[in-house]
This record gives sequence, structure tokens and C-alpha cells, in this order.
Amino acid sequence: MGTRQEISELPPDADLARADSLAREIFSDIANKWALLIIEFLGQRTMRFSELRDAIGGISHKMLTQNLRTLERNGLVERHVHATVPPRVDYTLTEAGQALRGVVDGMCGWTQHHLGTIEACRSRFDAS
Amino acid sequence: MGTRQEISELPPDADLARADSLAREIFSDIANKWALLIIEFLGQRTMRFSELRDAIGGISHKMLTQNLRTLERNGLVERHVHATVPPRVDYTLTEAGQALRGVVDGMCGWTQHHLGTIEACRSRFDAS
DNA sequence: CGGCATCCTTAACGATACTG
DNA sequence: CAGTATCGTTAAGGATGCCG
Repeated sequence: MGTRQEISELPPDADLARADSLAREIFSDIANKWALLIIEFLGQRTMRFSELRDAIGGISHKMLTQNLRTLERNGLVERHVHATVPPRVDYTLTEAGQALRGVVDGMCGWTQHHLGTIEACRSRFDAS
Repeated sequence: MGTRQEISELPPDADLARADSLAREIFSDIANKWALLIIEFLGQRTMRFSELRDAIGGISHKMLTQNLRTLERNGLVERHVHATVPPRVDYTLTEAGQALRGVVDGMCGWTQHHLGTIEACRSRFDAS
């Protein structure tokens, strides 16, 4: 038989593969424009749906709900519904969301810091 | 006249708006699954096209070239063509790319660290 | 081997309208 | 106000083939 079964305490290949595909799945969920912008803006403070929509700008109603659901499913965002009329829904980052926020801040900072360089690179690239 | 012209040293609204839309554009270029995975794998070492393709896994020929061109245009990746036969093309992260790599590492680390929590959140969410 | 172009399929997205 | 559903459009993405 294969040598791998000898150390039964370690997860078998099947489990490693599953964890890997899960990691990829999660990575795909968060590594997209809208999800990261939501994280970034919600990181500043709790916001209701329409506030967030206006803060981000350029995101459609549908995209916002859709991405918020995905983030909620992954435990990055908490949804609080107030039983008022008109209804009010607040969104907050969870602890995990806040942790990710640090990373997203880094991305935004990187973008700001390299704006000029990138613009120059683009001009050079587009010229040729 | 408007009050804004009085302080001519500061960039006018038009310039701020342009810088903002440029930042958004760049953010969209890098805030996507494939671009970030390329950054992550190229961060480990210089690779040729096919190596990178195999390392990432699940990315099509077309997506890889397309994203590499975008990254090259933004000055994150350098493309080195060797005049050999068969041809060989190496890709390397630039300084700016390496800087971004730190951020992407953070994202990958975050994903690994929260794998369990997220899986639990998903089960709970999907149950309801 | 790597790049580009083409076609085709699918999924993302926006707009609209209706419900609680 | 926020959410869901539907429809139509557009763009992303995969497969193939040909060129350097």
C-alpha cells in the first residue's frame, strides 16, 4: 500500500484538496472589485444599505445586495434589520471582516501611492 | 466667480475627480481573482508563461495572457522575451508589483486563517 | 512555446417592476 | 427603504486554430 496511510494523524490528500478548493472559493468571493470596496467602506463605520450604495458610487442595487449576501454568508458582514417603517437595515463588519479590512486598506494605500507611476507606465505601454 | 479659484495651488475639482476615477480604474484592474493570483505566484519567483499557468491551475491560456498584459501595462509585471527556439518568455514582478505582493500575501494568509470559521458561517447561513 | 484572433457559450450586470 | 424576481443586454471566459 501507499506510504501515506502510515501517519494517520495527518489529513489525507482528499482533505487537503478539499481545503484547497475551499480556499480558492473563498478567495474568489472576496477578490473582486465590489466585495473589496464594500469591505473598505463598511470598515469606516456601520452603514445602512442606501448609505453604502451612495458611498461606493457606481454600484447597482442588484450588485450591492448580491455581494452583501455573499459577504454575509462568509461571515464578513452582519446584517441588522430594524422593525421600523420605513424599514432600516444596517450592515457592519464582523471581526473577520475587520481583519480583512486591514488588508484592503493596504491595497487602497498601494493604489494611491502608485497612481503617478502607473499612469506613466500606461502611457509608455500604450505608445508601443 | 466661484470661491474655488482663489487657492490656485491646490488641484481643482476636475483634477481630483480624474485622479479618483483613475484610482478606481486601477483598483478594478488588480482587484480580481486572476490578477491577484498571478501577483501571488510571481512573487515567489520569476516564472515563464507555462510554469505560471500550471502553478495557478484552472486558468485558461487566454485569461493568463490577458491579465498579464493588464499587469504589464500598469507596471506590475515585466515581460522578458528570449530569442531562442522554442521561444521562452519570463515574467517577473516589478518593484511596485512586489509592494503589492505584500498585500496579497496578507489576503492569502487571512483566507487560510479563517477557513474554518468561514465554513461554519456558510453552513449556518445555508441552513436558514 | 507563447501570442493573437475568432467564434461561441455562459455568466455578469443593469433596468424595471412588484412585495413587505 | 430594502429585497427579490424577471428580462434583456453586454462582457467575461473557454475552445480552437493559425502565426511568430
